[in-house]
Amino acid sequence: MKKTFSISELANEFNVTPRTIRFYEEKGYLNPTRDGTRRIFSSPERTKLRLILRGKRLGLSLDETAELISMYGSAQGNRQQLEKFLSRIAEKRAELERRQRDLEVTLSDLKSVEEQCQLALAEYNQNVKNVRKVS
Amino acid sequence: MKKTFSISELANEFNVTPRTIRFYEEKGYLNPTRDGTRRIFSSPERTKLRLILRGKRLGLSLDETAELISMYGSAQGNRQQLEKFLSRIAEKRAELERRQRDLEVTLSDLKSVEEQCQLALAEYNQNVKNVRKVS
DNA sequence: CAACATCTTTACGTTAACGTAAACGTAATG
DNA sequence: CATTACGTTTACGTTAACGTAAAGATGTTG
Repeated sequence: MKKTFSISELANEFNVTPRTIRFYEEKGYLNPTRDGTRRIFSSPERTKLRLILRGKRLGLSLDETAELISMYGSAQGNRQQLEKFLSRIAEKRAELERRQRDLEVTLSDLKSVEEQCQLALAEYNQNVKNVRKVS
Repeated sequence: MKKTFSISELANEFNVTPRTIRFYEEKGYLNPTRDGTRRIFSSPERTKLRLILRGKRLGLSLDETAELISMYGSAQGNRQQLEKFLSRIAEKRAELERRQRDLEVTLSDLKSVEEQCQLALAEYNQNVKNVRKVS
């Protein structure tokens, strides 16, 4: 349970280059503190990076991911703000749920191809058995 | 159940520009036939486009999507080819299943933010009730 | 037959998300 | 104390996935 992290520690942990992390800071998606000139990442900053990379795996743009992350913090404001916020959340949810359905269809397609393949392989093995019986 | 489609028909149906479709052909992801100089898309070609756009929504690159699509057709070859093919399928599956897990985590995070938000809104409404009682 | 509508090719432009390289500080280590 | 490890900034390069614009062919309609 370390308190802080260097750039290369995070780079190693998440399997990205330091350049990537510096790029995220440059664009404002990360805000490490400094020890002199060196970047120091707190646990929350590390978490941000983890969320960014998760978003990336989902195929989200950095901006989209940042919007998501910014939502995680805050359920505050007046009634109007809350309602607007809720509708933005609903949009995001709808989008992500569509992705979910797309993913399921794709995976089920892939699985059926896999089964066809395994059937074909089973036939080969069957032939081997027959050859053995004959010989 | 039309047999063939023009470029703008498909563009309208799938809400992309003709340029996008031409680009996919240029890169070899689509192979429409021609009537003179004009592109003609058969139903299978239209399906290909649909799969490409699904892959895009999943955040896959065109190359990744094309690899997926190429898998759908063929469970043939000799034993070695089948085994190699099966392992490629397994890789793809693992990757997609990871996405699935990432998606679920993200969605559940989002849902909990949504609930917090609705709680906060409920409080506002509660206050309105109290004000009414008093007045 | 003139004016759209729809299509074509060619070619240069654009954005996101980094990669790569140069040139330089600092600190620990053999 | 020289080298090795790790960090910094600056800046130009790269790739994918189209956008945009120009210039022209073809067909159809008032």
